Amino acid sequence: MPTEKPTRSTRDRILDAAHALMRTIGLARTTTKEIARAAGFSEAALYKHFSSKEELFVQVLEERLPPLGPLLNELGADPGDRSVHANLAEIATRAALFYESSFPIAASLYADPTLLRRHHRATQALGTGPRKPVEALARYLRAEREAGRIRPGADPDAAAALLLGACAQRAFLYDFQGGERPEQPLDDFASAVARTLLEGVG
Amino acid sequence: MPTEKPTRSTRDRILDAAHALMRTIGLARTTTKEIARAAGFSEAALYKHFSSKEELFVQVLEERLPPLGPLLNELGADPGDRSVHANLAEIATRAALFYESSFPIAASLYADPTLLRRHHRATQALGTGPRKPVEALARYLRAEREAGRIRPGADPDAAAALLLGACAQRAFLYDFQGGERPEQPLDDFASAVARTLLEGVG
DNA sequence: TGTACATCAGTGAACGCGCGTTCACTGATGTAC
DNA sequence: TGTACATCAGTGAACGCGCGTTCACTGATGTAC
Repeated sequence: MPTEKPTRSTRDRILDAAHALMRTIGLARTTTKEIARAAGFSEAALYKHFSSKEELFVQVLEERLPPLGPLLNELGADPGDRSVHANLAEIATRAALFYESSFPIAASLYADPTLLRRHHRATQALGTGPRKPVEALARYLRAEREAGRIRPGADPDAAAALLLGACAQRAFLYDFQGGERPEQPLDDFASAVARTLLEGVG
Repeated sequence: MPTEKPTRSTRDRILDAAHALMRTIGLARTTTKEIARAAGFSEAALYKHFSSKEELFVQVLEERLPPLGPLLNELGADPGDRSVHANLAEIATRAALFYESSFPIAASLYADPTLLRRHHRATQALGTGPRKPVEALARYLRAEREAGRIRPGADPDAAAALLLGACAQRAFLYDFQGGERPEQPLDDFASAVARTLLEGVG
């Protein structure tokens, strides 16, 4: 019988603690001392698993930020039998939740361009990155267009930029005002932007 | 004759230096020593004009971030005689440029929630903030709807969220990839999203 | 089973450094008479 | 105009603190025979 792993590894606990702190007190105040305290280890323990604090941060970004790719790839591959509006509203809902959970950390990288660039390179190497959701949604829309469920003249890239941009901006504004809930419920928001994107305003 | 001011004041030069550093090396690496060096004064001089480094940052945010309100308020007040598409494309262009110039700094605030909250309160007191552009654009769209230039059933709030969200996300993605120019020229982007928003994809 | 040794995750305490901040000061400018 | 003093922007040098990091170590676990 192979060795069981009944408890999370030290490494995992350190990553979890760092991730939680980055979300709550922010990148700037997430010190090695705080991470160690939250994880229940000594500061020295961090250096058994990561060569530096920056390396630890990079690993948090790589291993703890939620993956959106899979979700949207599904939709891109299979238009399904629901209405386009229902599909778009669901995409908007999921995207908004995704951005809400990853935005504060992603945004905080702009405080340290060195770290931002390292993360950018790492995501590139992994074939992911913030552009992927937009590309996946554009792919889905192209499939719908070929299936004749949206206008032949529709621009999938512009539409994808609009829909996901609205979701990302919602997350930005939501976090900006210190976590006060937005007045508009998420489902209403998702349905409204999906409908407006479909029908147009003109 | 009142005293001339042939050169920028020390205070202004400090704010300019801090602003430039925040844009280039990032909030995290913008230290009092670097600000003083860039401004051409001693570190002690900073404390003649600002009570602390955090206070200095808050003032940079209040006095150096570009104002978008005026621009959009104009459009909100006067629909003008150009086509709705031309108006929306111009708004998108200006908004994209605005976000490009302010996004890196705004985003970096997420690294320090204390600073973010202070800035949020300050903008609220000033009656500005990142929500204003969206509100102004929604107002403009309402005016166009009353003028009969867009559909009676159109949703101005959703449309505003879509258009400005796309512009903000473009800035985010642009900066994320370390300043590599986006493949799509700004004018093309602005025209495409304006058109898609007007015509819809359905 | 017992003994001797190797390995290795994790620690307590210390390290040097760079940070934000303060202090006593200088020297230029203004003001009173 | 000259002298004495006040004001005030800006400085050089130092301060203490908290940071990231390292070090010699401990004690538990595994392995050889």
